[in-house]
Amino acid sequence: MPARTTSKTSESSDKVAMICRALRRAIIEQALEPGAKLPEDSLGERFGVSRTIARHALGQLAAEGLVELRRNRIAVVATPSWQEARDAFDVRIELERLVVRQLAGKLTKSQIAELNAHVDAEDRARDGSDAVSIRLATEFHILLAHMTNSPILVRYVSEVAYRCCLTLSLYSRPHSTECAINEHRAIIAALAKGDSAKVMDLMHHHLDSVANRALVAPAPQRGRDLLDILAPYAEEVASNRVVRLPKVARRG
Amino acid sequence: MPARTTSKTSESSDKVAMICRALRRAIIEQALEPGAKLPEDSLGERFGVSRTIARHALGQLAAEGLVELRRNRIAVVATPSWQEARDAFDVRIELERLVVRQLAGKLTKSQIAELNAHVDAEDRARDGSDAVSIRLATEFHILLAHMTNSPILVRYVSEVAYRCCLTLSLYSRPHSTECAINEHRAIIAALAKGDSAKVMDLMHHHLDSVANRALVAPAPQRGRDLLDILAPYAEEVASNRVVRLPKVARRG
DNA sequence: CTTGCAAAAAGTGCATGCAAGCTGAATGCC
DNA sequence: GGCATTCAGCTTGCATGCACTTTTTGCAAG
Repeated sequence: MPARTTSKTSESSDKVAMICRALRRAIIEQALEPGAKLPEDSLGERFGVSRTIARHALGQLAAEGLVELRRNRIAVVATPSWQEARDAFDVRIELERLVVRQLAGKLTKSQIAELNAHVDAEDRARDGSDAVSIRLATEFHILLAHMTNSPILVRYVSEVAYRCCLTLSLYSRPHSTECAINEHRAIIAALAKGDSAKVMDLMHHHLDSVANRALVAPAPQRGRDLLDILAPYAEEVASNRVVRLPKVARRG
Repeated sequence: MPARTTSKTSESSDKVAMICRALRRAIIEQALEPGAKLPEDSLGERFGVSRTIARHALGQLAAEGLVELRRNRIAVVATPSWQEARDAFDVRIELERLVVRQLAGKLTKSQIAELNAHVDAEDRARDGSDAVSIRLATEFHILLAHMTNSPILVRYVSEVAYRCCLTLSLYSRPHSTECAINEHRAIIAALAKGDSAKVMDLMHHHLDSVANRALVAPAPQRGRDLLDILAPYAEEVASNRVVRLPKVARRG
């Protein structure tokens, strides 16, 4: 049994990884909306690193499909087309069916407890901001993927889940978290019971319904101040490591 | 209908993309075996760019799981464990089943002709080096993925196919290309006929048999001179544009 | 008021330089 | 002779600088 390989395949150096994480969270929580500009300098300034690092981070994120990198142009948060969104969900369904197939009946008690705890957290977050709810819902799926002990699966599920999240922020709206939470509970129950076919079906329909809720409603507004948006994320980075930002560089 | 988006999501700048392509090919053709060292300077020197670019390329490749990046250490071609290899094939099977499911009965005549032409090329390459055969076999699957017009699918299938290739060079041996070619033909036929279930099964068993052939035989030798190995690939880059392989990279 | 254009500003593309960390081999000690 | 130690060199980590491209600004003509 291999211990959990912490999938450090990518994201080599600490700083790059940290910026990636911060930006991913900013994107997933819709603090950075699709199309938001991500200039290397501002990023570097905000996170207390040079453009080199910011650039590298953007490269990684681009490889994950979360940001778009056009030559000589400012990087922007990716704006997946409707078709790409649908494709992402299709891929995601297959991948997560694989996840639960591998997991059915093989979870330890403590893992089941961990999953339940996570859904409890989702439940508690229902009153809070949508952003946190969405993030937790996504992280539930990533948590499942982790339990397969398959780094590849973890990476792909994470990526595609993040991209789907991005999609939701584009095409979906108010987001009824309630049923999603119940579906998560049902999945855990079926996993514990070891009913492979059932849990694959549950996961399939769960994701399908999430996807189908995202078929209407064009895009909302966009474009706030990047520096402000990133402030909390930069602070988090600062607490984790070096890098304190003395003052906020305001633009025009 | 979206035109084929050339999946330039990642690989931003020309030079980085070119080095990535070159290295991928070198890896896929087993010119670079798992564990081979990839120092930034040597890469940069060989490809005529600075370390910055080489470094960025290595980052991309690491994100794809083809190379391993350890902090302050020379990057090496990834050496997937047996378990990771199995996981990769599991993921690959699901993804490619999705590919053929989407494609069944939807291919144009010219697409079918393109596929047949590719398999013909595989056939012709049977006498040549193993390296080319393996590359062509892999590219058949990538070609299929392209025809879905789903950038996500293209990216994931490509990645996982490359990784499986890497695996084969580690754990598999002489590689009987013959049956693989026949299986490719069978898949094309089933796709043309539009028999979705059949083609999914064919693909499943095809990949499964490839995977199962890779269960014995420990690793061969390793370690030649990086500069020599990369020579043909660097020349290709120097020619500034895409991609004809002037001569076959020989092994041993 | 709108349109076209030129020049400045902003931003990226890439190379290079310096500091820090790892590797490996020669050296000294037991 | 075997083993720990240290020191030189390679190699990476990262920031900065310069050239080039894109975008915006400013201004004049229609």
